[in-house]
Amino acid sequence: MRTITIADVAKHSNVSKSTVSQYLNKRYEYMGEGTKTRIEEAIKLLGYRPNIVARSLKQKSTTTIGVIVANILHTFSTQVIRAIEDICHDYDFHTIVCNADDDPEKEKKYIEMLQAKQVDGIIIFPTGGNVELFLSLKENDFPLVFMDRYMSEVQVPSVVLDNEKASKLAVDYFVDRGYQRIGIMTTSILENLTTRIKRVGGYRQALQEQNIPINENYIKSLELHQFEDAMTNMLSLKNPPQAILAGNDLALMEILKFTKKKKISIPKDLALIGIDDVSFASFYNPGLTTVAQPAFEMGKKAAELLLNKIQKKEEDVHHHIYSFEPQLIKRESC
Amino acid sequence: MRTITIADVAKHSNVSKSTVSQYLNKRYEYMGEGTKTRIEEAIKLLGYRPNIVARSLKQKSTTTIGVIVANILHTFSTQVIRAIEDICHDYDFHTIVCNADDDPEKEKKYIEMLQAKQVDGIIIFPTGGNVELFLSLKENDFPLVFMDRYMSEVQVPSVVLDNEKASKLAVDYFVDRGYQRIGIMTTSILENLTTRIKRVGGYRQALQEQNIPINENYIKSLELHQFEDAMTNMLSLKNPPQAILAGNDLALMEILKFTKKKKISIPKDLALIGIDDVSFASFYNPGLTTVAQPAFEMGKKAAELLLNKIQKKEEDVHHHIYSFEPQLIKRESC
DNA sequence: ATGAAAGCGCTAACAA
DNA sequence: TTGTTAGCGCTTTCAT
Repeated sequence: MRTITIADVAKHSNVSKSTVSQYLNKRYEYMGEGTKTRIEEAIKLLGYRPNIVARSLKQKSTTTIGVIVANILHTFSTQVIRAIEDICHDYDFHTIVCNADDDPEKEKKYIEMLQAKQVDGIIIFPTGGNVELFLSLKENDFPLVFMDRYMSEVQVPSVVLDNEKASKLAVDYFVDRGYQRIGIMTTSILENLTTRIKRVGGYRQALQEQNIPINENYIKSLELHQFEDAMTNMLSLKNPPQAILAGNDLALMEILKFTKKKKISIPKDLALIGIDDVSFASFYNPGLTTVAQPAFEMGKKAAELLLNKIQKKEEDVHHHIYSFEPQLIKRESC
Repeated sequence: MRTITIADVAKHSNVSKSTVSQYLNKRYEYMGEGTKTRIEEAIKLLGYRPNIVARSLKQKSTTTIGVIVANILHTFSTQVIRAIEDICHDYDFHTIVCNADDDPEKEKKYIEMLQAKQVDGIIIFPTGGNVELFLSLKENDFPLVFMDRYMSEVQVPSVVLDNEKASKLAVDYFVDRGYQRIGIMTTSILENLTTRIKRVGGYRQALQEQNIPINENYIKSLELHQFEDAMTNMLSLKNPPQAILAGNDLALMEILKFTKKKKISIPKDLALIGIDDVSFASFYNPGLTTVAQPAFEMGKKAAELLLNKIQKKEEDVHHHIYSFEPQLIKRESC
């Protein structure tokens, strides 16, 4: 498949390469009608398609952004990705998605790869492990937006859930429904993830405000494969929790596997609320009460912040953290 | 952020650009130790990163492939995407994912965009609507692999499930469990999708082999929003189906929403099997019997076919359809 | 209203 | 063992 270039089109329409280039970039101002149609025809005739790589090299812009998610297995990540892609599509931008697996090394590798590919900016769920790298990106004014988590050491526009409120909504609802012994289970791979910290923090604070003593045995931050043992232990305490807040979708699923296996009835034996609105929440038996994140809105915001920055419309000077409201969706599990 | 080029590195290490290029491409054969370390140091010192765009322009290869899925909402699509990304990662290739929404127009647009971006090949879930385009791609020897569906008009390596067998597994299992009035519900957007045709075909054939008469009222191919009405109708027939095969994950979820809403008990009032192993199958109440597709294997195969073709290792001359085995996973819903 | 020419950052003959 | 040179396909002054 010999590549057809602008030069071929130029030859076929008896104009110079620059004129064709003008045409391609829709600068018709000073262009004769005849030239225009001749170019048009030549393009169709030859089946010419502009080479974006060459254009990118010249223009130093690829109209492509990178998205690095922490863990693609979370529903939330995929929802955010779709929102970002939607917005990018509106702006005629493209997206390269990478999954850092919550590993700072991989994160670094992907950032470098994306830069080598000359992406115009990056939206990232930061692991928190590459402070230096992010500082230098910021230093160089490289367009960057954080999603889901922020890094206090790095002042970059960050789109996050109001995680404290998310926990509070759940705890308050549990208490409303008469539950007092309330636990929380979150997943843990990395220390110092703002998301988890805030969710657990919000949980503690909500309990305090309700004048319920905090029982450290009810607070678990574990790998998924440890959930089964942990739940077995928790539920065999003399005063086992009556209700559990699942910190995210994967935690919720792990809990559901356990309750099914052990024939624990929800909410009779154990009430449940999950953060993240999982696909099956509405038709699970029993229906699952969840705290939904406005994932689409958040992805949209992140994309807009980044694209505006790329197109020099700045505006991100004042704010640094864009916090979104969680929403409690009541169903039978609580 | 002034870009640092190979020329800067060359200057700092007192060699020519080509020598630096040799170094970058690990052609150390004829390179003096001193030169090598000087270049190494200059690179580190300057924080040089090769510009992949420039390299791609020169080499006429972007080490990037495109993946166009029919509908990103299907679990199967996301599983396949992950597999493809995994394999690409091993080969140092990158991936651009597009969602054609089962719309031939969008499909065409994405193919053209990916070609403009100079991807080295495409894996696609074809809508079936762009025969001409695919023929011309094949004509031009552009690396192409079909996934999930094939087009009899276009001889391109195709990775598919043995869809007839998938239905047969389900029907036979229903019959084993004593069900005779068995329905099938699939989603429909496009006509002539090989996947749906084969699933319905396999269902019919399996019934015939079991000497069960085929009732056309039990066979529905509909948009998701029509499922509720269709089910209401079906279940109010004088002889309503006792069991339903859901043609894919979205169909299954629609059915589950309905049964929950109408308090229809599974499997007592209605037995259920779904094609596609949904995340919640194991811990749903009741556990859902499913026919799982080996999504990871299939994605892997597609990626390998494509990458081998790109790297001229051909080998795809004989086979054109790579058919994978579905697997019945038995749980309480049937 | 259109064209000539330089150059984006890199690679690959070919020379030296 | 290393350097010179000519592009890859496009955009963009600056002439004309």
